[in-house]
Amino acid sequence: MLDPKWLRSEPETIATLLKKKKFELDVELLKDLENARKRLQHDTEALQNERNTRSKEIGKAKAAGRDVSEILTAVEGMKRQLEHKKEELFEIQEKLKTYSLGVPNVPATEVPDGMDESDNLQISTWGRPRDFIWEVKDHVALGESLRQGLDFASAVKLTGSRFVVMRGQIARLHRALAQFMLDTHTDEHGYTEVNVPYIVNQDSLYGTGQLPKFEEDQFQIQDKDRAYYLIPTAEVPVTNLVRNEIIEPEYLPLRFASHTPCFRSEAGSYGKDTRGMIRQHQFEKVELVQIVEPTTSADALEELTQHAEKILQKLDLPYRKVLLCGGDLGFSAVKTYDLEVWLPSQHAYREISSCSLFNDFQARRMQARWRNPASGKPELVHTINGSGLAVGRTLVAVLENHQDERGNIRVPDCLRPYMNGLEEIG
RNA sequence: GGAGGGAUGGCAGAGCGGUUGAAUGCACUGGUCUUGAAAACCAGCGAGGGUGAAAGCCCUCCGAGAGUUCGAAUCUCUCUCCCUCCGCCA
Repeated sequence: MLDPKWLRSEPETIATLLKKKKFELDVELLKDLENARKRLQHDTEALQNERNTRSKEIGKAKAAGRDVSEILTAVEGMKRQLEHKKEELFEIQEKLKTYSLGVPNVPATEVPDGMDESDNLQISTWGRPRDFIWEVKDHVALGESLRQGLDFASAVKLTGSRFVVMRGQIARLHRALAQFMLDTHTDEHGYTEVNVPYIVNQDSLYGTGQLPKFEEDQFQIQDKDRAYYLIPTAEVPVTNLVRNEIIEPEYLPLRFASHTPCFRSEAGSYGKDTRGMIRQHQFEKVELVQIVEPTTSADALEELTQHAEKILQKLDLPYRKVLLCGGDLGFSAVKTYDLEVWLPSQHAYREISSCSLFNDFQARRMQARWRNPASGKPELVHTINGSGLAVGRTLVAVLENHQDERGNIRVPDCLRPYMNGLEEIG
């Protein structure tokens, strides 16, 4: 959520800024609602003040043993009037809130203009795609050719499309990847490992911005009296750890790394990436989350992105870093770097990590604050998160990039300790 | 699943339906005292919102949500969470 004070004082400025994100801010509606709100709130509070004063008078008069019937009749009429005003005010406030919750965060100034991913700005590349002198196999061919490997058919039987069963050394490689990522971030990058619920309530999803706008992307648990959801990313439970908290400055920055499954309905992506495990309803991810003081957040995004890059480098996977353009930027984000890994079978870079800065947008929704020593007051923190990395897609990248002519897979050095020293899968 | 008990400020813990946003203690901050510290004493010390240049003023909040009332931390209802005992279970 944007700062309501800012939204009400400079709606035109914000409207201009949001054009970069292809969002049309309804300035007129906002102004009308705001005017009504101001008037109603003033009236309501004045009325409440008067009622409070009168009620206290009654108390005093009774204590003094005086007759109160006269004041009583005077105050009685106010009750109905107050109720009416309150209702009106509540209605307007709900409208304002509903609208505000649907307004995206404003992009950073350095975010490039553009409509979609084709307008994203390449920042850097790392590594060089191998020159394959034979016809490369994609991860599906590689995984299915193994006696114990990727098994999509079984997953369809068990559940449906967009799921996978992994067996044998592939399952182990997948586990190794997650372990390796988690160990690197905790041992080398200073993150604290957290293990969190994979099911969250609505408040948590409102806090990080998935609700109310992206309800259809979530898996909701069927339960007659509980509105629970499967997490679409660890960002939700991990970031919400600080919801409704006031954090003392000595605890900042908070750095969390969490390995969880992620569940996404993928509504609206029919026919997209239907082959293989690029786009699944369930996948695993190691997520990095930082809760920081506002002045340090821009640097923290750079650092966090480098932490994610480190994983790709250790795995010897060629990738590039892009800065998302306004049109491709997510609802809550101010700025996002995507890391895209090279997939030889597609002869293209594909997203494997997304690292975003939210400034106080999520913090405001969550009421996540820190005590600023300069003011002594609670102020909103800034939040940052990024994949470090998506485990399923990393598996795909390892299989495809480290294959040999016979369809065997070289195990990257950094994973061997997790694989009992195994050098090759095949 | 069954039977009880509870939820108040950073923590502990009072609170008759009427100047209670809330006693008291601890913690914390500032001051006095002291060579310095401790102790003692004095003072301050919750959050959200509105308005205002600011000081200030006003509204709301005692787990959440409804209700009764001129007036609710205090009364009623619903829900959530926590604790104890029994049962079941990884």
